Amino acid sequence: MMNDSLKPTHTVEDYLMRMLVMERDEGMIIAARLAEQLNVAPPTVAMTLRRMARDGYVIGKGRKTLHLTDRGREFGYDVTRRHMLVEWLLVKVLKIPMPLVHEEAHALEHAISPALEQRIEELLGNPKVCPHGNPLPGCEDHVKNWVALSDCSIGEIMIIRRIHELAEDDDALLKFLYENGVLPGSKVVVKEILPFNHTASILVEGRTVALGLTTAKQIFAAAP
Amino acid sequence: MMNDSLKPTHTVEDYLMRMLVMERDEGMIIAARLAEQLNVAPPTVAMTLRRMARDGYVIGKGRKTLHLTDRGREFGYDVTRRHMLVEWLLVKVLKIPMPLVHEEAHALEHAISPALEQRIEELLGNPKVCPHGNPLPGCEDHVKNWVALSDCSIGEIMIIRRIHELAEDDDALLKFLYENGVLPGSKVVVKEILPFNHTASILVEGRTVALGLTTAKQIFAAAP
DNA sequence: AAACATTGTTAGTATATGCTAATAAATAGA
DNA sequence: TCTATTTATTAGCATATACTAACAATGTTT
Repeated sequence: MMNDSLKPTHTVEDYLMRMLVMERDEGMIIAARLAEQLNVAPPTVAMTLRRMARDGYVIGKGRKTLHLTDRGREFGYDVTRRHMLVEWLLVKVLKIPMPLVHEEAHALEHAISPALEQRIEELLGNPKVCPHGNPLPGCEDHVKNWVALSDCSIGEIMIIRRIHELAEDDDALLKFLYENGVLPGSKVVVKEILPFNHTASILVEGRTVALGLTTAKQIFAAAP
Repeated sequence: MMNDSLKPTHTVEDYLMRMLVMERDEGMIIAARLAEQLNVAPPTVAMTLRRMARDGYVIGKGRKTLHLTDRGREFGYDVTRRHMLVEWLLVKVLKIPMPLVHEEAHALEHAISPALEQRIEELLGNPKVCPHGNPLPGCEDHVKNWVALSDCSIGEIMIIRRIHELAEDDDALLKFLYENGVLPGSKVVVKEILPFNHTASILVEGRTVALGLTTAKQIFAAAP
């Protein structure tokens, strides 16, 4: 029962997207992490992974051996690209406020046909990153020299470039960042980093904003 | 187990849309028709209708007594509006070819949030009809004086105004109409109607196009 | 009214997706 | 190394959505 030719379901598309990010950043895929990020119970993940293995999206089981197949990666790239293109469409054409964009795109990404994807791409050019600065599949190099705020030199003027996928998934955080002007393109100065207090303070538009260290690790910047 | 507050599933949204058209045009809802239009087996429809009754979308059973509730109608209007607004977005902004628009919109309509719907509406104004000329919920009056091609006077010059929802669902037909220039806005002359042959011939852009009578009944026109 | 056609329902199954509770296996820390 | 934490799997269950085969009910037609 190898569903080799079929398209992944919406659910499987969601799994593939998360797995890609996880593999890219952590070098491995942990089902418990997936459960958290997808808001489902661990046994649900186990079951879905079993189906995904049956259908040739993944191979192996358990943290050390679980990997995407080429087929899985292809489809993962596909949804991710659709997700990011839709985000741009929402930002540029429909002028949806940034904190809503990711969520809305998450619903739409599954309903974009290849023809539509192509038209959106023609309309927007070929961006290398999504509106949050995360790289489109194949453009990972484009972002690799950006530095996490937690690693910035104190006092240096930096331009925010990227808010990591994991932060994107946190609605409240995204709203907070938006309201405080912490968005790709913003000019900021890192004022202090207090590891013992798990905070980093940055100066944005004259105001000081305190970020948790976890957050500071998920926001990347570059010299102007 | 009255799911009163919940949103309808994608499937139920599809049912509601069809039922609205059916109720509007035929005055009643026949499950066998739904099965055909939705491409599912009759028992599937029976089951889904039972759930829809449980959840307060419909009331009664069997051709004569099955009706949408106010709640069902509201949600039906909602998806229909979303569907039609998305169609306009695809036509106007993304320049998707007409024969593809309906299908694409059918996938997207379920993923449009109220916020997004509102932005699309702002971008497009408040159309009274979809790109195929079918009325948005509440705008039925706008189309009521248009005449089916099958009822037009022979020789009269008419402007195509509307391709009925039922025709929209037939991909091959839609493509045929598109390729022959039979679209809202086209200038046509009805040349002959041959009831015994179940055909109607019209003149479009200098070429004669033969339409089946069923088709001619689903295409509406108005004097220039 | 009997016969045929249309329509609807039961019964039995299947699949994808989710859950909880309990258990097992693996990793990490003392 | 042994325990504690983290991670993964079984088992049992639920729901929405689909199917086929068989049957029942309702309409229509002659």
